[in-house]
Amino acid sequence: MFSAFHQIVEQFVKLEAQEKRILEQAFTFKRVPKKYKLTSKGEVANELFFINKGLVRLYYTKGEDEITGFIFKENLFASSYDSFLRRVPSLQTLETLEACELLVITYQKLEELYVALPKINVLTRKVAEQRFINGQQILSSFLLESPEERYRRFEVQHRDLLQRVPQNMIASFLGITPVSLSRIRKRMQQPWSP
Amino acid sequence: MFSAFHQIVEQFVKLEAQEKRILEQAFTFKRVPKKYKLTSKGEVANELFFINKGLVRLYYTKGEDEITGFIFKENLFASSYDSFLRRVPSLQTLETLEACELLVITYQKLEELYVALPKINVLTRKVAEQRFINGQQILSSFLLESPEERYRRFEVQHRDLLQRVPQNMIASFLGITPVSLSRIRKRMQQPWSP
DNA sequence: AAGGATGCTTAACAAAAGATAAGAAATCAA
DNA sequence: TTGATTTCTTATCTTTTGTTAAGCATCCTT
Repeated sequence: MFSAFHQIVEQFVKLEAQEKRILEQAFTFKRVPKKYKLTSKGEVANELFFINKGLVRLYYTKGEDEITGFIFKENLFASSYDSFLRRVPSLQTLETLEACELLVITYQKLEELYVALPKINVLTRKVAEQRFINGQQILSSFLLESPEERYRRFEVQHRDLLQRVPQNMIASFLGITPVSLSRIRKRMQQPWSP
Repeated sequence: MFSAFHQIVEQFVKLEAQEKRILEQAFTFKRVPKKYKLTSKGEVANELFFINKGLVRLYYTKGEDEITGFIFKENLFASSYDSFLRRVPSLQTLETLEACELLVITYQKLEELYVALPKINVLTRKVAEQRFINGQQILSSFLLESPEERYRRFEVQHRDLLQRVPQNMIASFLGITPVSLSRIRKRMQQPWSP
């Protein structure tokens, strides 16, 4: 149940068996169905999730529309991180796209963990750095690439998600409308000159 | 020389006078002219900068063009953070827009600091979190807002930079061309119906 | 002060994306 | 299975942005 978790954590910080136990005990295991809201817009995110199995989508709500901000897959830490860290109402919603198996830690438990196991500062620092770097890459793709190029990149980097996530969610993640993505895909199928 | 620095650091972590001295000694003071490259594309960023005075621009190079990724002002930690953290050649260039007064720490000194003063993990974790949250806000503005709306937001959030930064750099930071930004500004001056 | 570079605006045209709507296809649930 | 959603595609029209080029203004350097 914690094997993948420890494997990921190990990349960031080395822990003794004893320390691993303390870490484990701060988390709880949770199974949730598809379309389950882990964090809702307007509420303070009180939990941080490690995804053992399944997919989680982070999205913004703009009027009627849902705009996908990120898709978390297995072995990632998912959260409305801004809300979780700053203790402010979330602008984002976190919702499962598939039935999920999760390891969950509350904000309070994490604070206790910092005291009991200061090494965890290193872990969370590196997780924060990872997420920063990741966000950086996405941001730079908005600055440097066209929607079509962003979609091509998505195809190679997340081929698996193409099968598991509806296209309209991918479209909004790329900053375009579903209609526009459909056109781009068509354009790409026909690589001859006009 | 370190007064603003300590004030900022204090927001993140409380330090004893003794610890502050250790922290100070890890940094060096540096004055650099306008247009000075702090980090160049293709090189591993070896330094992290705290800006006492001046402006620093981070940009990507795409063919002939420079695309602004961020503008750092006083009291911020500036760096090609991705390169600095991962020890890989930078995709970004860090260049002053004005003559600057900086506090500089090298990667190695920082590593030593982690050992000498483990609390610094808390500091850098919080700085990483800050930058993540900041990047998150910028990214969400690309997903949720039009170029015009992004410019309006920039106007209110960084009114000071409008005076200090050329418009073409602001344009690329907003993900549009200088021509397009010029049109948007014109549109905004004339808020009557066509 | 002169000359050159840099930055800003404007115009004209091309290319792409948004909005809306309609229909086909796939998925889901009773 | 059937009926109802949801999802994807396609078409049309509008709006916006990109591209290129030209003209000014401003700033900087010599």
